[in-house]
Amino acid sequence: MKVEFIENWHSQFRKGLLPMFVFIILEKKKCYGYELIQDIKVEFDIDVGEGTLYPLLVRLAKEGLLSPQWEEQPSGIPRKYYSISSEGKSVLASMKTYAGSILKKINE
Amino acid sequence: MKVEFIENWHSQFRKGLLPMFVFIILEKKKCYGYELIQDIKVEFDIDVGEGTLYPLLVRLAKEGLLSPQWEEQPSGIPRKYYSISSEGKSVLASMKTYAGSILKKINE
DNA sequence: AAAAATACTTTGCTATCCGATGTATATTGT
DNA sequence: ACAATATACATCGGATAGCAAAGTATTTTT
Repeated sequence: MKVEFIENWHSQFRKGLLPMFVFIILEKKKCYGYELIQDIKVEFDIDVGEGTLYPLLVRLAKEGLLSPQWEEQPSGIPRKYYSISSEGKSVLASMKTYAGSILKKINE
Repeated sequence: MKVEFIENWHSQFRKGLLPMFVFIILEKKKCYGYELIQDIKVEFDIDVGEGTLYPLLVRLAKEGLLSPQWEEQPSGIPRKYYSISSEGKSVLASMKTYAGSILKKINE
């Protein structure tokens, strides 16, 4: 039953949703990339590759929507924490409104 | 307020939704491309370019999800009507389920 | 007769996902 | 002790698909 098509569609759908998922999680708490990959899996049941997420975080930071900050660990590899900026918050709000209005129409 | 970013995001978001919009409309009645562009505008308030929709219809037909059929008109240019196949219907059902689950999570 | 609307197609540009590969450190198993 | 795995970040190339623009052709409107 067109499993390939559906899988590809999921990937396309993610393209639009991923930034929103990132914002939603970062609204609750700041995270580092590796952590986000796991959180997205738990919260949204979606497997995001590192080659997808890291460049996305860099893009969002470049846009001023996320604020990155390196943090040395008492033990282990340093982590690059991201928190959502005030501009990121307003973007998220507008995303939620738009996505909500569209997705509602689907269920009508 | 990052209008560019939001607009680009809208486009990315649509990428995932567009096939679903097409299926939803074709579930009610068969349509030709030019008509679909207008219906999508009315139903979902989204402007789809011809360069977006026509290749999409060809792809969906190639996947066996839509059935195309040329129809000569008593007057005017011939139209290529598309109707949703049974396989297309089951794909749409799985899309709706997935999109619905995502919408729920956004609103939590 | 010119312009606009209808109707489909193709081309080039761009964004972004994703698997693979690379770098480096820390922890766990045997 | 040492190999394997986990943690953590980054980059590259191939593939997908939206979108503006340009192309073809017919019909309707001005």
